[in-house]
Amino acid sequence: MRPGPADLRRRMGGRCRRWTAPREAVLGFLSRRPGHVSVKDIYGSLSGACPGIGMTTIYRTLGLLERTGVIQRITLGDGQARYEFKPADRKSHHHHLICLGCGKIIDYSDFVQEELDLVRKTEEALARRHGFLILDHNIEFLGFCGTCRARSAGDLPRPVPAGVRSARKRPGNQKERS
Amino acid sequence: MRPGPADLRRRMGGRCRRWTAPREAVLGFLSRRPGHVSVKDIYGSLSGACPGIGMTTIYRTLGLLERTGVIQRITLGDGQARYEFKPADRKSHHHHLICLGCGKIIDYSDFVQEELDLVRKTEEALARRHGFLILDHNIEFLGFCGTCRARSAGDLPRPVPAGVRSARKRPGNQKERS
DNA sequence: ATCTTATTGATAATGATTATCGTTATCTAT
DNA sequence: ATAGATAACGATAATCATTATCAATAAGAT
Ligand SMILES: [Mn+2]
Ligand SMILES: [Mn+2]
Ligand SMILES: [Zn+2]
Ligand SMILES: [Zn+2]
Repeated sequence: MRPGPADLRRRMGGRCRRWTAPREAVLGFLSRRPGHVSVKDIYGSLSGACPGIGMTTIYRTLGLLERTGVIQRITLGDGQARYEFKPADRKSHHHHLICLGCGKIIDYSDFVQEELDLVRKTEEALARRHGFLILDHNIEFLGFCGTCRARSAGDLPRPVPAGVRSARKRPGNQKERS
Repeated sequence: MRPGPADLRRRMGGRCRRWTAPREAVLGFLSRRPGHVSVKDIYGSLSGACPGIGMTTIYRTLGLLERTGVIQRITLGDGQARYEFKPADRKSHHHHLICLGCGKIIDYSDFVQEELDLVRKTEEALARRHGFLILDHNIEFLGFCGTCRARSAGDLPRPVPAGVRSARKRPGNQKERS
């Protein structure tokens, strides 16, 4: 069962002086939409719950929630932050597969249970050795996608294919996300 | 022994069409200053090696080097990217342990057996599922170091988790983190 | 109901990164 | 060595996410 308004507010404890509609709306939205949500996602989805809410308020509220520890901010490196409601169990987490040839990024989340166990063990070992409290991780694999692999015939992009000079424009661009 | 100009250029292979002074300067600087370097660090340190170099060229070169796999980009979430040279030898391979409180980054290479298994198995699965040729990976764990953990031991209104995101708020004294 | 002031939101400002575009200089082929 | 094609450069303007201001609003206490 998902937490109701009263639960959410209670979870904020005494960390804020006034509980307002915008705060209720932002936290409520995040709590019922787990995943990696951008500020624009939130802004675009709050016309019903809190009409007229401003971007500034969303940013401020996210900061508050993050400091309180109710949500977590994740930076993918694409220039905009994502936020995620922090329940006890981790869900809807994904890693990245990045093509060095065309820059395409694939989000994959079909983990094996085995993989999750291994991550946990690593976390424990690191916590023990370095005295860290580990909260999250980022994992990305780099390589070449099928298209780029076929184009370069097993080799990495050559400067000039030794004869052809017109073709060979770099396809897609490096900031996609799927 | 650190790599000389010829080594650096060779390592770029045929992945760029022309080898220029700015590229030599940027890659050379990164190769002899291992660590986690910001764009401004590079810009400010290249007056000798390449006078008059422009920010634009630095950004473009860093993109090229990253796509080639010679350097690695690290996004702390404080609004500016950091870069790190990746030595050619396998021995110096390491992962990152990042403190969300003070921004400190720990390079660790004392992997547990589970971590090596995780990497190998995941690579196989991803190659099969998505048709990728996987060449490398970046793994980072996020959390709080011992110092920061002790500091935030209290549970009441902490005005600031003092960290990565507020680093920009103090334009006066930019403390170098490493 | 009144008062205090925490919070809001329209707006301007900041700062990192990217797009333009005319100029420069690297590389290849004479 | 020379010349030509054009990859790469760099000054500048443009984007884009995030912050700072500040007058107006409304939550919570009395
Ligand atoms: Mn993830
Ligand atoms: Mn490192
Ligand atoms: Zn590709
Ligand atoms: Zn710390």
